Amino acid sequence: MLFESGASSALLALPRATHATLHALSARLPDLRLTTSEVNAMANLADGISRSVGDLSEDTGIRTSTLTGVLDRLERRGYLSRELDFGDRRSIRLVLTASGRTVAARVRRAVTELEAAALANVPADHLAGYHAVVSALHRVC
Amino acid sequence: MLFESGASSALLALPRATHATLHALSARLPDLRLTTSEVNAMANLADGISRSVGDLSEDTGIRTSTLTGVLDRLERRGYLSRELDFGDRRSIRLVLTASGRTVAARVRRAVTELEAAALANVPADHLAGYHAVVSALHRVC
DNA sequence: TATTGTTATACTCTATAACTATA
DNA sequence: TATAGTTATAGAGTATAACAATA
Repeated sequence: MLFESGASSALLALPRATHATLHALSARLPDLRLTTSEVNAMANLADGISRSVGDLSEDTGIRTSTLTGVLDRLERRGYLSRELDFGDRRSIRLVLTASGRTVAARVRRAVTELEAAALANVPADHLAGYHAVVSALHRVC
Repeated sequence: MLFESGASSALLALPRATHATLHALSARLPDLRLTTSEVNAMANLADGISRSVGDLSEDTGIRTSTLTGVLDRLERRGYLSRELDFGDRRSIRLVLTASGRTVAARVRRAVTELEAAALANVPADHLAGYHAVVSALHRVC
């Protein structure tokens, strides 16, 4: 039994686009020398809201055991600090430093610019459909 | 300057959903013991159309230097063969074997089932919007 | 007992560039 | 001179399970 081309699968379109976009972002900020995972983490942290490792894992799709290494590098560069969570002392709060906020803002701006360029001629209802489908795919997993 | 939450970015939603869906697929087929990249490759090869390494790289978003290793493992398992392309002898054609077709069909069926479950209550125009946005994001990179 | 985050191991993926063969 | 695919290396990401501290 054969199946139709992968190109038409909503699910298989995800990794294609993910690889391309994260790579493009990393390449747009060559002086920052961030890997795709570091770009992903910084872009999500850019909202300035402190969060736990588990929360960032859900935001980024990066496993916590992988995040440990990613966060180690970002911390070593002085972009973030791990602070105690006094509400739950098993947990920690990830907080951007001043230079981390600067870097995160650049990353986030690159994300915004890339999106704006890509979606310039895409109508709003298409974007709404997009978010509905991505959420649905994510939710079922 | 702070940015809105990553949750609302079309671009940042991609890696989140990609990790979740590929991982769910791999976990749904535990006896196959395929990595997410192997799942990605097999799902794309499942249409039975032979293609070059470069083509599969574009289909999957996996770099050709990474694909070499992925294809080595799939070939070693007897799922595919590398055949000469007589039209361009620098290139090769990736062709599924009989057992490779069986495995690819299972992978593709899992993809289809997951998609069907996720998108059961998603209207067709949302799906059209989704494909338009994913393509636009991919194209700009 | 369950959860948060880290550690450990072995394996897989990535970036980059060099390399072979062919075009 | 350019392209298809492989190789090589070092570093980054993954699965998995064990672990300490806390809940």
